[in-house]
Amino acid sequence: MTIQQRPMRADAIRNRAKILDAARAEIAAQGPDVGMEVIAATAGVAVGTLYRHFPTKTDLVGAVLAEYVEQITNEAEAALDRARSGASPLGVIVEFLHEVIRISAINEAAKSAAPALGAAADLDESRAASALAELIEKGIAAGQIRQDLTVADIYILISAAPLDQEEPVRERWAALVLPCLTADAARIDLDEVGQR
Amino acid sequence: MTIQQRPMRADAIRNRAKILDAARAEIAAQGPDVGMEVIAATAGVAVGTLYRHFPTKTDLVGAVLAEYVEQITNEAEAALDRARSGASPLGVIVEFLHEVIRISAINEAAKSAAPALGAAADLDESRAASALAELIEKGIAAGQIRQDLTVADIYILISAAPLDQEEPVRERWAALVLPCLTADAARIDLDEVGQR
Amino acid sequence: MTIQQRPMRADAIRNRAKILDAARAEIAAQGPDVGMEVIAATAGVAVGTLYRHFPTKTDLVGAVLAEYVEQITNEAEAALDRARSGASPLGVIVEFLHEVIRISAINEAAKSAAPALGAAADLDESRAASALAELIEKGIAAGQIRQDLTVADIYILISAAPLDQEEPVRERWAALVLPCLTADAARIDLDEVGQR
Amino acid sequence: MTIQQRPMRADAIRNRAKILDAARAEIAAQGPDVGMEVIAATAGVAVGTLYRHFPTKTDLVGAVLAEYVEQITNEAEAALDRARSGASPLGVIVEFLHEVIRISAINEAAKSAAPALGAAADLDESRAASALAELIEKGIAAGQIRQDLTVADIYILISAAPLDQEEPVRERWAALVLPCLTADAARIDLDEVGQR
DNA sequence: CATGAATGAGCGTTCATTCAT
DNA sequence: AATGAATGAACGCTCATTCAT
Repeated sequence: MTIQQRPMRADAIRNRAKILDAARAEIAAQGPDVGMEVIAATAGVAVGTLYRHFPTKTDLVGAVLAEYVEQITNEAEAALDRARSGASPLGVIVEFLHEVIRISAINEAAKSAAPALGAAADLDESRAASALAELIEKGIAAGQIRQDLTVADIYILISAAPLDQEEPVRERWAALVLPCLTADAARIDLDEVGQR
Repeated sequence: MTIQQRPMRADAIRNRAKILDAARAEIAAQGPDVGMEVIAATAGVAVGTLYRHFPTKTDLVGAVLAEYVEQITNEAEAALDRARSGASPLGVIVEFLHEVIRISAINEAAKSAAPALGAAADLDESRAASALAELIEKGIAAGQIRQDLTVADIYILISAAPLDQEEPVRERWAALVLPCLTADAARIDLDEVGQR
Repeated sequence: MTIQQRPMRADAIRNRAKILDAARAEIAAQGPDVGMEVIAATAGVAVGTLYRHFPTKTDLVGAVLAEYVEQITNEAEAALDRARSGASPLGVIVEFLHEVIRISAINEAAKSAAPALGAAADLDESRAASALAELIEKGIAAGQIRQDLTVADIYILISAAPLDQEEPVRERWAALVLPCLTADAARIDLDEVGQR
Repeated sequence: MTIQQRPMRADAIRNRAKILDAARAEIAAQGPDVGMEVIAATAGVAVGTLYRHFPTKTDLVGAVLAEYVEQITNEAEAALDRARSGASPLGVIVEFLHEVIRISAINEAAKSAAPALGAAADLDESRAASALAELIEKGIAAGQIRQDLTVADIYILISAAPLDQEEPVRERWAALVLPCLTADAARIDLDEVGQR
């Protein structure tokens, strides 16, 4: 991902990083409609430089998203490593989801911009998916995680987290929703409870 | 919100309705960046007329959102009525949330447009809030709903529903998340489960 | 060509004309790469107005060209009328070509811009073509015009006139080239002359 | 024009040639608006190198034009040589013009780009002019060429050739126009023919 | 009042040219 | 020298909003 055909010049690498930082920050701050000039100015470069690195706005947003996907993937793999080292699968998954929410909040704007621009943040088929699959398997084996839970479910929950909200709201959301992942939660029957 | 200072002329009322319909439809279909001219054309009026009714785009989106809030409110009050008539509070709340997800999906585009435009869909302080408060109270009294559940929690869940996803995804989300509202869910302790 | 679905507003008609005038003048003066803003400024309107009348630069150049084609067509038909009224076909054709050169010089820049922009100035199939065909026929019948002359030949000569040159140059060109249309010219054999 | 103050380094000469080749090819293929980067890429050098040899685009186009002028000049002098060796002056001039049309067609794009860029392809005062002058003189002396023909006339015809057209069109143009150079053509009086 | 033409700031993008490496 | 990254003015075009008809 960071490997180039020919090694980039040091200043070009620096500029690329500055641009990505600026894009992430400005898109998060002002929404996906920030002008390219604004991003360039924030990065301290001229528009032309921005366009040399990212030929279209879609490419730029895509790159921000790719970084985000990369982070999630890293978190997933780190979580799997911890589980393999003996940590509780459920605990690890919960930690992972907390971390994902934290990371995602920052990228919220980029994520919402993506569809409109045709850029896609596909986690599927990725390393993240296989790490999560193994994590879930371990959790089910340990009797902690509900047996019907899938990687897709995790994605549903992530994509539905209230990322645009303040931290306390996100915490409360996690407190309400995360127990749903457990084997215990699977035993709750809404209809039956409704009769009581 | 729909009350005017002076009674509007019949055709003006009709135009306002046509414009709102067009706005809802076009924003849902094409996203929040549809041009005002497109909305006007769909409504069968000229831009000038559109601007007479809604001085800025923000106002128009705000009105679409207000309609949506109105719908939610109606659903909440209808739900409360059913509960007052003896229906299970939990069942009624679950039905309400399903209905809200259905309605919200349609308005998803408008909702996502709102922040960028400075329009807000505030449910707080509304009739919806008091209806929901009473519903939750009844559910807690019946031992069905977790005791710490608040109206704010309901708003958190609604605002975090995966509205931009296909129906089956929304169903799965509901199946995972709604049990979290129950008193049984409140008894799940993630840390404790993690030790097992 | 100037007929609209609904009658345009008086000021819109005036603006359209001002824009076409400005476009013709600026393209002629500065070449086809004049900015749209420059043309708009010359016309005394804002760019938006220009774009309301001509959605793309291609359309604008196309319209300038269409005017030009219209003028040529009118000249051709006027020439035919004179010939039908008894004027010498050759004389009429020569006058027509002189007039065309005069008109074309003004539109030279637009013509050269056209291909690059994908706009086409097609004279073929037009009223001009049939008028010219009849003119040539009359000239041949009168023994004035070379028997193998076609409408295509006229177009070749027109498209090859040194329009970007000063008036005296264009006059000299006409003096050199126009005799070639005559029956007498057809009798000149370059090879035979070369032997003398 | 190709002479340098100090002898260029061998690779510099090679680069200059590669750049000119690329410029000629790209301008012919894509029109005069090809980017400098494209030309540089085609030449296999970086833009910086291109700019070392040709400080502005105008200079580059001017150089392409100069090459073209050089070719024409060579043709003119070769033609004169043939006439001096006893070939028919008219035949030689006709051949020369055919050759010029062939060469010019290739450089058409460069030529049309020139005015917009302020580069000029001046044939006047050149060796070509004196060669042509002598050729015309010989032709007049032989009674083949019209007595009032000047070098300027040749330039007018060249500059008015339909170079942007397909080969058959150019052939037909030559067939129509070249006889005009003859002494016989000078005897055609349009007015008189018009009376017949 | 409705209409729709006019406005003009702003956008994404390009490209001749400069300059650090 | 050669390289290619950086510059930034300019371009074609859009669209929320205003205003003459």
